Amino acid sequence: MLKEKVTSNFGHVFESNLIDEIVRVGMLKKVQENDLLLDVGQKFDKIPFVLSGAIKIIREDENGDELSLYFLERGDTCNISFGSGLNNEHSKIKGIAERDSEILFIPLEKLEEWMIAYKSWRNFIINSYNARLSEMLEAIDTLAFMKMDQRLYKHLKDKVKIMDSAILNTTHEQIALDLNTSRVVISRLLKKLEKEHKIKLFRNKIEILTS
DNA sequence: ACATTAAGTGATT
DNA sequence: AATCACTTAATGT
Repeated sequence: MLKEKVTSNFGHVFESNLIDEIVRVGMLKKVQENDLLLDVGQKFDKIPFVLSGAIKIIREDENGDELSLYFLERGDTCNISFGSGLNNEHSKIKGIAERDSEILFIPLEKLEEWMIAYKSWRNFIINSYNARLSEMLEAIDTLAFMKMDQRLYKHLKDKVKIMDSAILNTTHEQIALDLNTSRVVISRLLKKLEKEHKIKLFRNKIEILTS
């Protein structure tokens, strides 16, 4: 059963020997929405692979100010973890389950082993770094070049994609946290979007209109 | 009925 | 775009 899940997510990238090994050493963990998976300052001895759901990756400073960077989706892995994991560093980011998810944890030692043993593994890691770097660039771009109203609308659309639903169950406060701004600002901008018929507002709920 | 939490809004910086 | 200060609305106990 675990094997099917791994195969359906990674079957096209890994040879079957490697899949067998992943299934053998991997620990499957089901997490619920809003579960904290990885906190700032934490050390890791295992690396997460997202089999289903989505994980929100957050940057957090000393004061606890937060900013959402990007999401990990099925088939993704957090390579910041093994970059710093291999160097025995502490985490500089925080990961929270954006929705109910299944995560497969792989012990860190295996990763090094597989780097040497499997070509498909090396490719996967490199591609993964590449994908994550692109997402970081995107995050920087929106941060640097977009005004708050655009950032907000983008954030909503991103969430719609991640949640696979046009209806988001969230609060203005939560969005403000994600974008590192104040609730009042979000409320105003959301109101503006509603007047432009881009969204509909409810309590604890936002519907994003397409068309 | 009362308290708490979410959301709306004018005025100011 | 942020903050203050307050109002209104929805929900929980």
